Amino acid sequence: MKIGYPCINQTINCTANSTFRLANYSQARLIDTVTKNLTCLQKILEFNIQHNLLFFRISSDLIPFASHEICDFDWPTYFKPQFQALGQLIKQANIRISMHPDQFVLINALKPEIISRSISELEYHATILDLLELDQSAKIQIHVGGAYGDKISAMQRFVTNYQQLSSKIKSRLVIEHDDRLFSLQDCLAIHAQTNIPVLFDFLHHACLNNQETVREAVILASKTWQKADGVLMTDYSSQALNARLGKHNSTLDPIDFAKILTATQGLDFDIMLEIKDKERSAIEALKIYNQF
DNA sequence: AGTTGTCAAGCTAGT
DNA sequence: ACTAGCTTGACAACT
Repeated sequence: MKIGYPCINQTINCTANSTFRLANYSQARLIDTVTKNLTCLQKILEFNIQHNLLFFRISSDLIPFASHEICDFDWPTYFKPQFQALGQLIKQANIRISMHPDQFVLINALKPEIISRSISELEYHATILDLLELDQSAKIQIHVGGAYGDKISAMQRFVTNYQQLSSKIKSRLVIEHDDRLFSLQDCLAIHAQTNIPVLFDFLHHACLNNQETVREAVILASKTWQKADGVLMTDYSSQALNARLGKHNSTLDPIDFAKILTATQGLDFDIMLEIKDKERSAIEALKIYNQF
């Protein structure tokens, strides 16, 4: 099991998700920002290797405005050497990589322009993983999307639109069930029609489920991952106390985490700690895991 | 130097 | 009808 955290490291003073305002866009600004981001990404990865955190989510902001029409700069060619070097580092240390485009990526949208913008954004994410020369186990996770008042149609639209995606995207795309709309079972139904792997989220499952136990759910999700996809990816957070259902905790709850480990003992998966204090909780989680 | 409104993009649920 | 929340974090204009 590999343990990791998403996008941001709070220990080292370096971020790989610097951006700027669209109004200030220029090629020089883009090159400057991306150079900084790639340098910091390397430092973060080196930190992770030192601490044996071998699962990492790369920020979608690595290349600001990459999928926006304003960007006509051939950044993949320009930064190819840097990406290759980073890819080497990742592969040598055997780090698992994921990316998570934000809520604007909806391949089941009703408006064609939202779908086409979403595809551009997915293309951008896939390009990063391709430039790193990572195999098909490096994934891009999205949710099923909106329900638009008709869940069944929304799921069907996902299936139809998914089938039209390029293999560059399809080979990396996975779906994650969410905490109020599309359950694990909904995602499994989509998997049955598309073969898309299903990423498992412990907190979402606690919020919305069909009475499977955690262990049963992890096994079901695992089966959607083929050998080339790598082992199941999971997201983990615990419920914040006295907050809205689904709200992430600000620091690791060691008791809850140990409970999850007990429930899933003997199963193989990678786990991403979606917790506010990032690498601190990931390091803590690794300690608990090593005592198991 | 510190504070704070705002940022490319969308949907849902609660008010 | 409006807006907080979603991985919210970071930019940039203003004190």
